[in-house]
Amino acid sequence: MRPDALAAESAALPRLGEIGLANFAPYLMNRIMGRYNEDLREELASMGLTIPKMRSLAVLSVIDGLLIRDLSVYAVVEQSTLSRALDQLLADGLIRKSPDAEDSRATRVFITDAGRSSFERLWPSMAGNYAKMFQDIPDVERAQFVATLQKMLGNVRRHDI
Amino acid sequence: MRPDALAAESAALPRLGEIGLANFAPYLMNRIMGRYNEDLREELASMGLTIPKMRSLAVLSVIDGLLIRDLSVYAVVEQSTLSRALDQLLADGLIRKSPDAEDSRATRVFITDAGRSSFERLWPSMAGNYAKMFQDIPDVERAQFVATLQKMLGNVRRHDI
DNA sequence: CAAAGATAATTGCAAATGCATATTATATTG
DNA sequence: CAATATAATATGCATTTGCAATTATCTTTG
Repeated sequence: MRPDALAAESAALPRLGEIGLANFAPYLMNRIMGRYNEDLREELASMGLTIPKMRSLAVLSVIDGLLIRDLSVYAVVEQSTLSRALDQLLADGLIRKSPDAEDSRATRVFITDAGRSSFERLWPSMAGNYAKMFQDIPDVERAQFVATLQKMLGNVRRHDI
Repeated sequence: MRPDALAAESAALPRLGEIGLANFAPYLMNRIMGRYNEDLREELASMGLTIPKMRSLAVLSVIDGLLIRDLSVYAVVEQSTLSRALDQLLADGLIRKSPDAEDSRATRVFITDAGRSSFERLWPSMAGNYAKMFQDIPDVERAQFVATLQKMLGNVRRHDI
């Protein structure tokens, strides 16, 4: 046996099979969010929206006037994908763009009234999925869960956003 | 004001802005998993893998010989996308397929030795991201977090898998 | 303060995705 | 038990995605 193989062995990294899929948090989170997003997609399609477009509206409904680069972080949508999603939202009159006063390379994005009402029509369905997800989970447990998520985001994020 | 408008108002559905992005669990989960998957993608690309291919290998490394339909649920990959991901894994010798004995429409998928060692080469990187994600989060809190995730999966899943 | 390096956003292009449908086989039912 | 419905997988095709390159602007540095 080669020395480095021995080293690797003694590092004792548990295998996925040992942890078990059902105990591996990233797996569970992907499963849950996969279902959540899929359930949403059906509703979105009927409104001419996609996940990137919905996420943009959702974020802007809370924090309006973001720079595109920051929106990309908040909405978890890759820059070029977002650029095209915004083109469509603009064409549909759901957002407007405005050059940044400080930096003429940058663009700020604002949600329009039509954009807000579009998101408001969608929200009950999103809230419904959210409620279903946390069905029978007590408030204290939810709060603890969210607190852990916030720590996790702090651990993985690259931007200070 | 129309009666149904009044009804909707009295339902008192909190808005996303009231909950706040930073307290909205689906948002946080998408942010965290978006980063996790993106971090992984770089590593995957260098090994000629994609997320669907990696997920297939990950699941098969734990539960071998699944039917394609079940693998699709476990791996959270849409059926036609999975079909093509498996084509590639097969071409690369990382899995093999075998017709099901009971049902001649169905196919079972098995991971090969090459597939296992491919996943094993990837695992340290996945485990590293996992560790980083839970950095400074005590074991009890992790365990509680996973327990909540398991309840949530029970709430949202459509299959009994 | 000019040159080189970084950054914001868009766009070309090849690859990936997912819906709808095709194909083959099994289950159900009148 | 023929006819019909349902199920498992694959594939055609239009759309979406994301990397890389581009354009325009800002920042840093010798």
